[in-house]
Order: sequence, then structure tokens, then C-alpha cells
Amino acid sequence: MRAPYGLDIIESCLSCPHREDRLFCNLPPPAVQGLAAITSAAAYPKGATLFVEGQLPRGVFILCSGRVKLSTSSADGKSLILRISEPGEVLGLPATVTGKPYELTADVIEPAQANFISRPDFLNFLREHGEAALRVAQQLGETYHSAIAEMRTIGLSHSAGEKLARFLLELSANHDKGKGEVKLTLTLTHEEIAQMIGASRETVTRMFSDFKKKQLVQVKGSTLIIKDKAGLESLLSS
Amino acid sequence: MRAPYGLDIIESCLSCPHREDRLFCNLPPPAVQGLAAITSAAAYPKGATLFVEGQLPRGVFILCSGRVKLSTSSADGKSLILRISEPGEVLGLPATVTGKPYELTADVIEPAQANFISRPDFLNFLREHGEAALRVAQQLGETYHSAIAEMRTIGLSHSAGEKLARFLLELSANHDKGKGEVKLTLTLTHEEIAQMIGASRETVTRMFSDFKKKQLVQVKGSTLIIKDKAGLESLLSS
DNA sequence: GCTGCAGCGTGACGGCCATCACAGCCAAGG
DNA sequence: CCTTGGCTGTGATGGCCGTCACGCTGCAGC
Repeated sequence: MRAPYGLDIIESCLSCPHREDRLFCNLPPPAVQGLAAITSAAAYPKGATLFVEGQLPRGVFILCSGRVKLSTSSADGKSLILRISEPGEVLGLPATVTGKPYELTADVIEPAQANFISRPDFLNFLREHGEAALRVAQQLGETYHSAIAEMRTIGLSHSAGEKLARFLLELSANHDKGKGEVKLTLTLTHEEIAQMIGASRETVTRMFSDFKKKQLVQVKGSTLIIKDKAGLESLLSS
Repeated sequence: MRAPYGLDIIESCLSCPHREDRLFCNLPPPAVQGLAAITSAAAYPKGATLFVEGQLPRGVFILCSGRVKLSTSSADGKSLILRISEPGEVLGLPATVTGKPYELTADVIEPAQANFISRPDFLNFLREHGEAALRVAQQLGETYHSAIAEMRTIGLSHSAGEKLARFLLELSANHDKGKGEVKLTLTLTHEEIAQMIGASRETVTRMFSDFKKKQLVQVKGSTLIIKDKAGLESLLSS
């Protein structure tokens, strides 16, 4: 059996560094074995699509490596990015547990390896292992949490500058080192950032040069340094 | 023991018509008994607050009657309403299962009765009854789903008119009778609608009179009739 | 009755930003 | 080398809508 897109199956993605993360860490051994029996690993190239908005849920994908863009789009082609998923996250979870169609589209933006579990297998597994169901609930809660956070940046801002500031501050909150100056790598195009904060590509470009002019941030290639976090914060709810 | 706000405890809210809804329907008898042992009922008047954004989660509220507004707000007082909860829904679920602070504020807008379950009790209950944990996961998935839906109306619209049209169409999708003409009661002020779709109160007023002029809708008191659903749909992504 | 208050309707104005258009720039690849 | 295509920078323009301001209605309560 071949994985999609003609790539070989990755034999043991279960050995990837994030296996113990989040969803299924610390489960009792029988549960882990049950899990191993129903997962199948695959690799996906850049540009591949794991699932599409509106599809009936086939199952969940546990992301082992690479990065995946979760977005929704309207009839006229405009699209809104809700989240960039990192290794360790589980994709398609809400749709798979509820049985409703996927609400988002998942596109691979950095070559990825993922474990797939089909919906029937997954539901059986949850029924048999109550502890796992609880973990799933927690993961869903966190997913919800981050969705709310994005709603806040989009819905509560008065200006595009404020949206971008909120976006950058939230990024830095995740990758924070606690220092006054935060360095982070941002492998997103202006276009993608625009789609995350609900603005146009040109506006993002303009805002960035604005921030650079005001010494708030500094960009070198895909590295972004937040020089003046307080300055960014002062832009909120101005 | 007295409930908050000086109102008497409602003795058996478990007999309310929505007990069997959603979260805990069809659970085996021992689970239902376990649940009954840890719930405490209370009534809340209009204007009461069940929990506040940022608070550590005390537990969940199962709404038996009345309606509750879930919102988040920014430093400058601007606020964004995410959802109006109806009887049968469970409030505070994501925060309670994850242990993170409530991400929203819950205000009573129509006198409500609710069952409260404290976080420790609730978590124990879930650990002991795996089936219940699965139901919780499903409920969370649906909550997430509706959050995404609201993100779409706010984030993917080009104009305020489009946002309002999306909002009305989604309302009608829930209360739909399948006919060409949908009647629904809308007990929200223009201000509240504005906060739901991310617009100003005046704009909502103007859009409504616009829609009335175009014979798309018709308003009488708190009753709203969608006369021309297709017309509303033609406003999307225009 | 009157007063107060919450919600609705409407006009005027001004700023923000989406859009269009085009010009550099870099990397990949023939 | 030149071409192509994706990404970034920047100007000009125009419209949408947030904001301020004020008047209106209807309802609750003394």
C-alpha cells in the first residue's frame, strides 16, 4: 500500500519526538498498544491537502513533523487562516468526534509526516479507553481556546495596525523567552499574515514598514525580532 | 444553603425538559445517579453573571432555562458576543476541562435556571464514566464548530451588509422550517447584534432599514421575517 | 401626568484601508 | 544568460463605515 502523492509510508512515525505530546501522553500501556494498532503513517509534500472544508470526516491526523495551515474560505476565493499547526497537534479532531463535516481545510506548507487514524477505529478506541477520551476533550478545549484568541484579534481591533500588533504579541507569547527582546522565525508570507488577521496584503506590508520605522520590530529574512514589546502593547485599544 | 443573588435553590432542576439533551442523554443509570449527586441547582436573574473572562474555572453550568450571553471584551470596553446560549447547553466546559481561565464572560439576559457542577467533581465524574467523557468531547466539538461559523461571518465579509446577511442566514439555518419565508423571534438589541458581527450600532440600524427597503426582511416588534432568502444570499461575497 | 432611560432612526464628516496598478527583487530553472 | 513566477514595496483613489450629534419613540415608575 502506498501513501498519497506517491511517497513511501514512513514505517514508524510512532517513534517521532512528539509521540508523547499532548493527546496521548501517559496513557497506560494497553491503550498505547491499541493506538499503535490502528494508526497508519504517511508523508505529505508541500502543497498537499489533508482534508477539505465540507468533507465528511474520515479520521484524525496526528502531525509528527512539518507544518499545516488550517483555513476556511468563502465563495469568492477570499480565505481566512485560523491556525498554523505544529508537530504534536491533532488535526480534524472536532469533525471526527462530532461526525459533522470538516469545518476547515488543512494544507501542508512544510513537508509533513502524520499518523492517520480512521474515524471508526478512533471512536472505538475512545469508547474502550475512557482516559483517552478525557485527553481528547482537553485538546479540544485548547483548540477552542486558540480559536477564541484569534477571534479577539480580528474582532476587537480598531485598526489594521492593532490587529498586526496583537498577532505578533500572541506569537511572542508562545515562543517567549521572557526577555525584553523576543526573537522568532516567521515563515509566513505577508499574504498569509493578512489572511490570519483579516487584512489585505498591502496593508500588512505597510504596517510592517511602519513598525520598523518606529523601531518596534526588526526583520532579517524569515527572522523577526520584537525590539519594543511595550511599544507594541501601547498600540492596543488606542 | 442559599443560591447566589438571594434566590432559592430550585429543588429539582434535573427534571427540567432539557435534562436529556446533548451532554448526558442516554447515559447508563449509574452515571446519571452519579451526576445527580454532584449537581446543585440555582436560579439567576437577568443581569447576573455566571463567570467572568480570566477567572480560574470553578466548574460547569448546565443551562435549564433562560438565555445566557457569552462574550469577550477588550481593555477599552468594546465587546464581542460569541454566542447566545439556549437551554440544554453546557457553559464553561472548555475552561473546566483544560483548567485554563474562562475565555469568555457569561451574562444572563433572560432569567435562568442552571445546574452547577464543581470542577473537581466534574473531572472525577468524567474519569469514572468514560462514555460521559466522549459526550463532552462531542459537545466541545460542536462549540468549536459554531465558533468557526462566527469567525467566518466576521472575517470573510467585505461589508457590514454582508456580515448582517450572513448572521441572519445562519440564524434561519438553525430555526429553519424549510419554507421560502422564515419567521423567527430575535430578542437582541441592535447594539447586541452589532457586537456579534463586529460592527457599530448605527450601521446595524442602517442595514436593517436597507433590508426592509429592499423587501428582504420584515420586522414587527421582536419578530423578524425573512421574506427573500435568496436575496440575502445574493449579498454574500458580492 | 411627568421624568428618566433604554433603544432606535438619521444626518454629516472624516479617516482608514481595500483595491488597482506597477515597479523592484530574488530564486529557480531553462 | 535571460525568463518566469512568487514575494515585497509604494503611490493614488475612492468608498465604506465608525464616530459624533441629536431627535424620536415607548415603557417603567414615582
